[in-house]
Amino acid sequence: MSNVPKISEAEWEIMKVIWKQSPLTAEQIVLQLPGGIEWSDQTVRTFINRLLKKQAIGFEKSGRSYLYFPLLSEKECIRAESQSFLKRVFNGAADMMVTNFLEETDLSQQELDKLHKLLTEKKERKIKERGSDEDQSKR
Amino acid sequence: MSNVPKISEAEWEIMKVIWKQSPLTAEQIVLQLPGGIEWSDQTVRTFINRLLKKQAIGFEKSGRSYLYFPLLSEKECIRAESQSFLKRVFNGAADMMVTNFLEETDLSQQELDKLHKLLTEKKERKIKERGSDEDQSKR
DNA sequence: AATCAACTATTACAGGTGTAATATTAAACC
DNA sequence: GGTTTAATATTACACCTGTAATAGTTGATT
Repeated sequence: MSNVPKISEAEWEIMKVIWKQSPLTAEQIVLQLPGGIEWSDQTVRTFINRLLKKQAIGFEKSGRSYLYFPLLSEKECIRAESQSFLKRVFNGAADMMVTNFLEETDLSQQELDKLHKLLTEKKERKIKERGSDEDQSKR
Repeated sequence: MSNVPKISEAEWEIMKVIWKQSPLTAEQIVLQLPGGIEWSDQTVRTFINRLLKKQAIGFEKSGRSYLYFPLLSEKECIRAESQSFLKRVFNGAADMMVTNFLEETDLSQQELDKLHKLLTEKKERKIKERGSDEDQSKR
């Protein structure tokens, strides 16, 4: 399923811009890059080309320039990257990962609240599932 | 603070072995690698050398061979790698990261429970903090 | 002391990355 | 239609990675 190519750190920045809004010209992409990033136009175009080669994005001609748009969804890229990270660092144990993040990160009360609520929900859904869905073979 | 060098995917596997137990000879490291990995001895030794060059590990002579041990702790490497991942994929928003993981991963009831408990604790500690530590300038 | 065996160190090589400069193409203007 | 101009495409280059092969060293053996 979904064979997502490896997206490098710099390429991720481009993808994030394109996901937020598309299609965009190369120039617009340069302009939309977050403040801290200081790449020359040519550098950005190199990354765009590499993303084209990887088929992470596509384009359509529009007059003199191209309009670029994503071919991979943000969701599937996040998924792939997360899996890779999880495997590399935590041997795939998602709960350890989450535990570690909760311990290491100083989240605000609002954030903690939101997560707490989410977990309560998850837990309840899980119990319901367990109750009504006797059939384990679906997993 | 803690300037952790970039540890590649393959190098992480070596580090994980060394963290679990050290010091180890190169041969022992090869033997301790998890089942799925099929690297030649020389390949492993290359990774070991690169980790030495990066000063992620050190060694002491022991007869004919070296005994390797970590110079970087697992904690700080996990920290660095997590920060990098968080920044690349979630623009640094730890709560979004956790939310995403909770939604995407099918955790067991035990795991959900443990996390729920941890969050409850965190929340309470936070409230206490807020109560006793009026001084915001420390942040 | 010479040799062997086992380690470590050096070298190799192709593909990915960060960071552009230069070349080419094609639209736009005169 | 030729020239300018602005975009894209190609090329560059050093360092990182995965994956080893080969060379060099040194403790052990005879």
